[in-house]
Amino acid sequence: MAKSSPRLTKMEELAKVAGVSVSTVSRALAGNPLINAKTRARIVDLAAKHNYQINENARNFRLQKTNVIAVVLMLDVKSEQHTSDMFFLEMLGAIADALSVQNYDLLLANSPMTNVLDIHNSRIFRQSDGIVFIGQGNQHKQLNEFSDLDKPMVVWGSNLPDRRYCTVGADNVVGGYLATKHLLNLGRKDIVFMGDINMPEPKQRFEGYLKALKEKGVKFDKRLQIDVPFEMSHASEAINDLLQQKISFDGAVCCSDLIALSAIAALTESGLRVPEDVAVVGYDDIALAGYSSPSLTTVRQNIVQGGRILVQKLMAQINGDTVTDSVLKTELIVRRSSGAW
Amino acid sequence: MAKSSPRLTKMEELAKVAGVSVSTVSRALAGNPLINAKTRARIVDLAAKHNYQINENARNFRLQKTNVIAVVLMLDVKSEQHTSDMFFLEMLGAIADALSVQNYDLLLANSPMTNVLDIHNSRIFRQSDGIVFIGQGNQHKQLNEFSDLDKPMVVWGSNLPDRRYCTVGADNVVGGYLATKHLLNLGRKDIVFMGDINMPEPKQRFEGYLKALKEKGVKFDKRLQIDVPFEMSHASEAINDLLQQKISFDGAVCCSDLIALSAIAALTESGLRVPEDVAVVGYDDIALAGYSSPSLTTVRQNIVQGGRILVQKLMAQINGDTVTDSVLKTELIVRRSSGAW
DNA sequence: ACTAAAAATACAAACGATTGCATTTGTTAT
DNA sequence: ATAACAAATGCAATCGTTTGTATTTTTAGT
Repeated sequence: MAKSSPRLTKMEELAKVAGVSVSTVSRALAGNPLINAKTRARIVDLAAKHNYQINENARNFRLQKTNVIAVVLMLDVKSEQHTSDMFFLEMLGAIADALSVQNYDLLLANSPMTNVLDIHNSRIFRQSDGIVFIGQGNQHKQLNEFSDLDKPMVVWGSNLPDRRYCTVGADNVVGGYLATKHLLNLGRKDIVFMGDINMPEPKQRFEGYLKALKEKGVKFDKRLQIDVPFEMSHASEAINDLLQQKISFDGAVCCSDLIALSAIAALTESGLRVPEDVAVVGYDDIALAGYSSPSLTTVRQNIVQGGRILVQKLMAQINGDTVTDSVLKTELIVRRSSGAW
Repeated sequence: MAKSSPRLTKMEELAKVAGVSVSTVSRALAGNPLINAKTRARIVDLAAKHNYQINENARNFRLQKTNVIAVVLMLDVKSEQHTSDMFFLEMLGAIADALSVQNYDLLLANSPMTNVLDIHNSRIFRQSDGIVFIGQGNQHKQLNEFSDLDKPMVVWGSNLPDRRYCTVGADNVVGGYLATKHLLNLGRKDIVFMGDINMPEPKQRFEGYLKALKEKGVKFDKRLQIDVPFEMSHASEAINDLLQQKISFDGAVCCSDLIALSAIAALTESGLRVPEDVAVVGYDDIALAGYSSPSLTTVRQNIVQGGRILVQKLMAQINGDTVTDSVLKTELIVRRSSGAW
């Protein structure tokens, strides 16, 4: 092992020890074919040996790019609690992983976005090469306008009509369908749908729900659809309401695992057994789902795959390609307890 | 309103319309007192009117700084599941908020860190002005070495002996003490402690647990301390083990809310009532805690305050100040159900 | 009015990389 | 050996700021 030399911080220094010009070093490290293979190898070795690390600041400045992509969590502004926080974190992790493979970093935009268009004048916009929106909130229209700014962007969410931006998302219609059908196959007839159908994703899941009912010839009772906002407390309340009104039901399709868990808690508290009296299906398959008791039957969105595809689509756009939407397969995870067996 | 002029992208252009030199513009925008107040005001107005935004890339390059701080989640590499994911996300949010006030951005380092020292050669290191480590994992020694690199850093965690880095954390001893004392005051005697005391924070909580027992003259039964790794499934298993071994207990202090919830599920499943038969106290006060049923009595760490202080300490270091550790107050949130009343 | 000092502004050199173009070196065919 | 061409390398401008120093303008004191 060579003695650890003082760390080289500039190309100029590396060029000197290599006995070549700065431009040659630059090209060599960039793998530019103009440079003789042997020279390139020598320079690369020297760089490693002297622990030279390129100054990304200078590089980005020169190239007018950032090597950073921003992630905007489209948290619902109204609610303090955030949907399925776990979902966000897992997605964040998946995206960060996919990005690091591409040598990109992740910039987190956290401030609740009243209006997506505000981003235009924020550092999020200027200091990133592209933006990933996680969720659409209720800002479909603003996202459309935003896409006119020609900033590379991609949205995790549902493929709403008339969208002008690229989306990647799970198949919510199928998800709702699978969950509902599962319960129907178990002989349940009065199935509650818990989710705010004013939001894009729950709306599509609800479509799937209706489709499954129709297929089985089960009539839809509209008292069984409940606009649960994403705060979980409301899920318990909603269940209690139903019970109080003596509206009977024997199944529940919930738009997140947290809602499901909250519903289960409320049911159990009222002396009902899950799944004997009421079978419940969740959505997301967050870690908690498998470990809770009763363990939760749920619809899984492949988050890791989702993150990877989001990044891939974004990179394509950054490289000037046009991209198409992507709908991920969605699957039902049947566990023994909550959703019956 | 003036007609929206074409957006100015360089100081040079702004200087031209203002009829001054670039350096004057630079100083004016920076609030440098060398510039006449009237001139400054005029330039600032013009900048706003022409929608001029400074090129941060150029600025950072020139100033040799990034205006970014990196956050490293010290996830346990061994376990797939991550402690209290919610805790991480909430902390992440709190830090991002605190940073955005200072006009800093947050870079997320997600890759599981086998060895913190690897960061030295990563972009995380070079592309940030400072680093926040969330948690210590079991890398206390490496963190100490890392601190010798003189990179501004701050660690959320416990104030371990011989540390050479700045920590901010909740008072884990007090937390464990409060939780235990609460149960003792309710007349419980056989209290399980669920948490891996090989990890820094659970270890300190365990100290508090012992202290509370001692104060009340309750003898510690070491079969009641269980090294629950952070996967929740183990919490259920651990409870079932205890039950099977006929080791009786009437209370449980858990090192995270998720562990607590998992324990409650296992207990309920075994036909035990919570809190009548076994009172349970959690840790963290994640959102789920309040909404679950039975709602969870838990020890709250003030995450928002924690994030703010972490950022504040880091900024101080970046400005060359030396900083001291900070221990946040920790409080017990008593809810009616799980932990008795 | 004139000078000295203070205040305000302009000039120009960095910061560290990339890249079009000029130049040198190497190869091949005559 | 030399022309002609290709391959490899070097030169120098450039990206948009900041800031030490030089210069101009203003102010004040006589």
